[in-house]
Amino acid sequence: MSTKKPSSSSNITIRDVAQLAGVSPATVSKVLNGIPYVSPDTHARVQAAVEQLQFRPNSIARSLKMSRTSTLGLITNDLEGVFTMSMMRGVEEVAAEQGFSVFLCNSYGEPERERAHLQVLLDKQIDGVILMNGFRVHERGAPALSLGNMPVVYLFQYTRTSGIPSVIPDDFGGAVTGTQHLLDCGHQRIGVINGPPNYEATHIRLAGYRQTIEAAGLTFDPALVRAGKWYESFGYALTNDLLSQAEPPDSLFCMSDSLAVAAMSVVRERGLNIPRDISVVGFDNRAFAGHQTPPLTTVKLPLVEMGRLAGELLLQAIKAGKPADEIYRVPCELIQRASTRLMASPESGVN
Amino acid sequence: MSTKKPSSSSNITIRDVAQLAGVSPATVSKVLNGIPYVSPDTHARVQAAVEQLQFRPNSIARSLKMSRTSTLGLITNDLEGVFTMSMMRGVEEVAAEQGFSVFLCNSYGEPERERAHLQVLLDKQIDGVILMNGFRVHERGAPALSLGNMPVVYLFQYTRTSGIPSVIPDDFGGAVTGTQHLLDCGHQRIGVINGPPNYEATHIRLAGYRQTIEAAGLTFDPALVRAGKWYESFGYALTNDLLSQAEPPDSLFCMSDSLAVAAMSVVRERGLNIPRDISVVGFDNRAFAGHQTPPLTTVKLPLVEMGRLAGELLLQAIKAGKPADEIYRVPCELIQRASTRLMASPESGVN
DNA sequence: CTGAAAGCGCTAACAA
DNA sequence: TTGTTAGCGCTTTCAG
Repeated sequence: MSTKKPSSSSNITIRDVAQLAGVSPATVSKVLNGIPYVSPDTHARVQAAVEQLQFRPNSIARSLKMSRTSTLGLITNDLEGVFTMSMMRGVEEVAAEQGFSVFLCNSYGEPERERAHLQVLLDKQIDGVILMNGFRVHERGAPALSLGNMPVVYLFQYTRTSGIPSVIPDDFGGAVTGTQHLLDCGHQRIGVINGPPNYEATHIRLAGYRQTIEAAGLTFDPALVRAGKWYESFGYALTNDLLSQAEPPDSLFCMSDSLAVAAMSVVRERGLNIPRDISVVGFDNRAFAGHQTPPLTTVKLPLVEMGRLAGELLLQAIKAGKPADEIYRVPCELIQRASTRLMASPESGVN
Repeated sequence: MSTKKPSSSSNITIRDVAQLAGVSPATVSKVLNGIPYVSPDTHARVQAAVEQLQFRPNSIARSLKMSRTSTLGLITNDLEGVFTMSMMRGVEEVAAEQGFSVFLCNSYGEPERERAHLQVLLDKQIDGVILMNGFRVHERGAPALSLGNMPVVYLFQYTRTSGIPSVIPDDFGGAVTGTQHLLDCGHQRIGVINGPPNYEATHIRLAGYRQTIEAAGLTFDPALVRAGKWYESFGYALTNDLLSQAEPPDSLFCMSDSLAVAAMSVVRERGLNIPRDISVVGFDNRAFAGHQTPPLTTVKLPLVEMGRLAGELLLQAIKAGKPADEIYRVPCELIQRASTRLMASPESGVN
């Protein structure tokens, strides 16, 4: 009894092609791999044979010989994280473009699982691996398993000590962009609804906000800032609180779209119009941002782009040697919708 | 010049182990694969050598020999679909449990890309593949490429003609559950906010609703039903319209959580209390459902479970031969939260 | 320009 | 119980 299951891919090998074309297997291999010094004539005969037999080279055999698998690993700590999918899409996209497949692994944030997955991936001879955080930019140490000289890239997390290239969003720049936009709209008292203190983004975005308003000659006023958690249910109280003070803000920069949705709802309940009476800017550019009434202006987290960059860095490392082990900060673009209104510039405005 | 890049996994082979243990490679292979008839003594020596050398078998070589890769393919038409992640998690979970890795591929719904991915996966000798729809249960035809006898499972999509096992949610049963719950709460006029007609779920869920109220002796009233699209922005007008009629419904069954969120907001704006004045039930059990005020009672789409089942069916087919090519409908459970209130049963109630 | 030969690391008869 | 042998399907010197 043969234990070999009938492979679904046809069982024709390079020898069959060689035989049909009347050449040696070595020659077939050469035309398959585009190695020069093959006469046009043989080249054509081989190609015809390949065609006729519908031959597909067995990439396992090739991998065994070459020690390359054209395969990447992608390990995430949270497969259901809010930001996971888009980054994954970016990674998958570049990988597919360059003929690579990607293994998907979920570590649930447990080092032991990360180790186990890395071990399997190492056994399967993948060419490189991306370690991705699904919901929070964070500094972390080395991979849970020593990877020898296999290329690694960190995504949505970073390290300063392990010599691993890292791709993260430019939260600071994003906050600057959002704040500047509100400033450009003519606002002077920009309120902030922020996330929890155990997220780096919370602090970095606030810093970006602060620097921008100060650069505009305004004074940073802690009374305009509230912080809680990222999701909607926290936005209601925070916004109500912020708007209840004597000198309420004239605009709101919410550091997540979920918070912005809550904020808009509170603003509406108070009988104010967005953007006439008050502008609202979000952060993230989640799918629902464009479906709000009015559609939410927001600072976009460049997730797909980040995934792509991580993939590109990894492939580059695989093909050409280690890329600079820097921290790559991808810019966050402002997505302008209807929850803010650009005022006429002073020069062109009505006097 | 060697083109062989220094493999990150150590280069020790089964021969090194054999040598150190003073046995033949074949013997090492036997203990590695748990084949009996190896003396306890040699077994121990081999294991010691494996340990000492930190030996890890090269799974590429093993795959070449055995024509099995312990690898699955997962192709989705929408990597960023709302339901994609959870199903993926289920698949990844069972795969990892059984020592399989999964290749992730995005076809963007284009047959040409599906074909290309399948081709690559076939070349890489995967053991089986799951074709998953990321956002909509739909009937579809055969895979874009003939897969020979490689096992396939459809997930969140199905076929009646291609002999492929399919896993989908029991939308009908879910609608029955949700409706029955509202009935149990004592409601008599259950309004429905539904999705667009080009989704099968729209019709199936409505049918489930209808059958349930009719089974309870009530008459199906089209005036209680509204339909638009799945997402929030459509929920406002639909709900307002529904509540504005002469005899408004006493409860709302929204066929998506997004619609339910909109409905709740409208209800609140009209000064009604949930659940005192009106109950609201959603569908899907999205992450945000539990964060609403009040937390939303909803019918859960069993996405992780479906992913797991699809994975299990596939692995079973790989290991033991094709499973019955049926359509597996996974039940939708009611997640009871605070937007509905179970009334005391008639018997035990105050007279 | 082409082919013969060796071997990637492993498993599976078959013999001993 | 163990070892010898013969490949899996491919690539790559190296000789012709």
